This record gives sequence, C-alpha cells and structure tokens, in this order.
Amino acid sequence: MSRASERAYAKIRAHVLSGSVAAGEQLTEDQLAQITGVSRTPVREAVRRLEDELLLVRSDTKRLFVADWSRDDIEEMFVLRQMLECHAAERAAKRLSRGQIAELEALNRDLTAAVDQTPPDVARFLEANRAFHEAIIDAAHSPRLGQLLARLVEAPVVLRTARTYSQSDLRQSARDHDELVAAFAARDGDWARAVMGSHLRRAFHTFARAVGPANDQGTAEP
Amino acid sequence: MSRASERAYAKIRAHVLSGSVAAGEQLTEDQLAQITGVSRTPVREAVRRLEDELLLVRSDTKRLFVADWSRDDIEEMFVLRQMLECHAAERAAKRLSRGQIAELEALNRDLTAAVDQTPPDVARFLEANRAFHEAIIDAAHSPRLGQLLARLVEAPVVLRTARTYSQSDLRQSARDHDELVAAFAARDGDWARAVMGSHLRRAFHTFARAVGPANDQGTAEP
DNA sequence: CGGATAGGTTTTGTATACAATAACGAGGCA
DNA sequence: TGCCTCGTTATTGTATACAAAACCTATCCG
Repeated sequence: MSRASERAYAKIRAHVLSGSVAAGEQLTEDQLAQITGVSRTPVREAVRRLEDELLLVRSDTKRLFVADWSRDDIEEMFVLRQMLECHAAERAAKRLSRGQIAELEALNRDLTAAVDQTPPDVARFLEANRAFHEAIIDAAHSPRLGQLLARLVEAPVVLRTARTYSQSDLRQSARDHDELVAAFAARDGDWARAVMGSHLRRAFHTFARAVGPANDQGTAEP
Repeated sequence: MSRASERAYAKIRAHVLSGSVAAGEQLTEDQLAQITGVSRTPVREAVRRLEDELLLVRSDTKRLFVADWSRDDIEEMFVLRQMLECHAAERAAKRLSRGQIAELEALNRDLTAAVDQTPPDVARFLEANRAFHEAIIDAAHSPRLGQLLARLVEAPVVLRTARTYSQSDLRQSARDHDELVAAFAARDGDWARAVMGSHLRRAFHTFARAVGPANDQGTAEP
C-alpha cells in the first residue's frame, strides 16, 4: 500500500509488538491516527491488515482490541505451519538452484555466528532465521502457499518462542538448518520434509515447555 | 463489515463471478461505486477483501483488474486445499457429534436428490456441497484452518469445476460424501482423510480433463 | 432494590473534496 | 522516423465532515 497507510501499518504493528499495549486492551482508530500521525482512512486500511494477521481482533460490535492468543491458538498455528512448511521444503528440494542453496548456507553461517556469541544475539538470529525460512518458501514456487504461510508465521509467536530458547536450543536450530541444506543439496524432498517437521515440532515443544502445560486460556477481548 | 461495504462486496463479487466482465479487464473504483450505489470508501474496503480472495488483483502500479487464473494456479489451489481439508476431515472424525453426523447425512441426501434429477440441479448441488464441506471444516474446530481454507475454496474454481461435471461425476461426488459420513460414524480419522483426499484429487482431474493438458497460461492482468 | 430506558458521549462507518501519482498523447528534436 | 519531454487526463490515496451505531450512566418506575 501507499505511503501513509504503509507507515501506519508499520507503526501500529511495532506498537503492538513492543508490548507497550497489553493484550486484550481496546484501541480506537482515533488513538492510532494520532500515534501514527495520519488520518483515520489509512489507519483503517492498516488495521484491516493487522486483523487479517490476527494481531488485532474486533468484538462482535466492531470495537478493536489487541489479540490475546491462548496456548491452544498457538499450537494450532504450529500444526498448520508445520503442514504447509514441510510441503514447501519438499517442493524446494526439487527446485532450489545451486546458487540458492549456497545462499541458504551463507544465511545459516550468519545465524550460527549469532547463536555462538555469548550471550547469543537473538535479534540477529531472528532475522537470519526469518530470511532462511522465507528463502525456502520462495523456492517452493507456490505463491498461494507463501501467502498462507505469511499469516501463520506471526511475529508474536516467533518472538515469544525465541525468547524461551536457551543457547543449546538455538544451536540445535542452526544444526537443523544445516541438515536442511544437506537435504536440499541431495535433492531429497522426503529428507527435507522430515527435517522441517522435527525442526518446527521441536520449536513448539520448546515454547510449550516454557509456557507450561496446556491450560487453555482466553482468546480475544475481555 | 457494515451495511454499505457488505453490499458492495456482495455486488462486486456477483458481478465478477457472473462473467459479465472478462478476466484481465480493468476495473476502477469509480465504476464499482456506481455499480454498487455506494461511495468509494466502502468500495475500497470490499475490493481489499476481493483482492485477498484473489478474485481481483492489482498491477504493480495499483490499477485494479479481474484476476485470470491459469491452470497451474488452480492446480496449486487444489493441492493446498487437499492438504488442509484432509487434515480437517481427520480432526472432524474425532469431534463430530452424533447429531452433526446426522446433519451431514441430511445434507447429502439433499445433494443426492439434486444430482439424481435429469438434468441435475447444479445450483442445488453446489449449495449442498458447500454446506457439507463447511460443516466438516467447522467440526474440525480449528479457526485458523477454516480461515485458510476459506481463501482456497474459491467460487470461480468450484464453479468452473462443477460446470464440467457429468451426471456420473456428480453421483460419484455424492457417493464420496456417503463414504465420508461412514468414516465419521466409525470415528476413523485415517479413513476420512483418505476419502477426502481422493474426493478432491478426482475433482481436480475432472477439471483438468475439461480444460485440457497443462498448458500454463497467464495469471493476472494483460 | 433491580432493572429498564432515555439521552449524552464515544466509536465506527460513509460520503465527498482534494492531493498525489500513473497512464496517455501531442509536439519537438535528433 | 524514433523517441523524449511535458502537459493533460484518469485513477488511486488521504483528510475531513458528517451519519449511524454502540456504549455508558443517571434516572425513573415496579
């Protein structure tokens, strides 16, 4: 979208993700217009995108709230993401060029360097990790698959998960990526699918361990 | 959404699906505002939804066009839909209540009646079919799964596919649904998944046979 | 005291005017 | 002729004013 609505989107998103506004809290379009410095029209456009991404939700009477995801919500997303991203890995194995595989290697060298620092550079890890997964999805050459995954790989989930990672968790992630690259180099779709599956399912369990056992709490607004 | 933008959405959608406007043709917000009888503001909201559903697409410079899906696009959607809807069927098998299974039976009785007419009542078939699949997705109790599938089960694809069905194709569909109900009654998720898989994959091949071999033609605008 | 309700306030929805940008076409120049 | 440039028109983007709907609270009646 164009300039104002794009800025609004980025600002609102950052505002929500920064945690400076509590989950379940109400927002108004006017507030957001003031925060972002544009009028309500582009704010409404930005808000619609964020609703789509489930960062914001509307009550039955159109009031706007910061979404509050339950553990079950997040498990659901991990399950779906695993299903789709395994498919992407399998397709990518057949389609990645030699050069693209080299790029994945480079990305993962960077990721590895970030996690081998003490303390690990989590921001750099997150960025390299995002780029790595994105490259695989792009290589799957399935635009709608990419579109679906975009709304499943949500920043709040990834953030909350990454914050619970120990250094050894991060190192295991890096090793998974190495193995994925090996599977791609061997053009072995089954292998790639399997590695991606365990990679993501382990991520879920790391998250779940940190959050505690399934206790199923509120979605949406108060 | 509220009244005006909802009306706009329905009207524009119907307008596009009616085929009275060719794939690849440009639309302007002003035109649509006139057609729908509301101002550009709700039209823009409706258009954004339709873009999301891929019925409309925007050029790199924000011009609006009626989407033109290639055979490959449609195969991609069938593949993704199969993946997700098989998952839904498996989950539904564990969750459907006895009453819900009875409702599915009723829906399929209606569908069967529609296809057993000569000529078959395709509109009634489509409606019963839609309701049947929707009930399964709802029973899967996975809101995000439902959301993802909503954008994969697109009217233009279903329409184009259904138009190519012979009466025996339609009857086979009805039998598939019967077998799904049997799988649900047996609480057999694997069975349900398998039936759903062949059901959807056959639908794709029926479509592909009618359209001709993979010849890969233009997506999007001219 | 409980609950319905009426009126003022807040919030969202729509129309419209204007601004910015992209497409188009005509005229000039090599 | 080829093709740039610039001005005109078409189209999308944004701000703002107003309309509609939802919320809240004080008040009234049982």
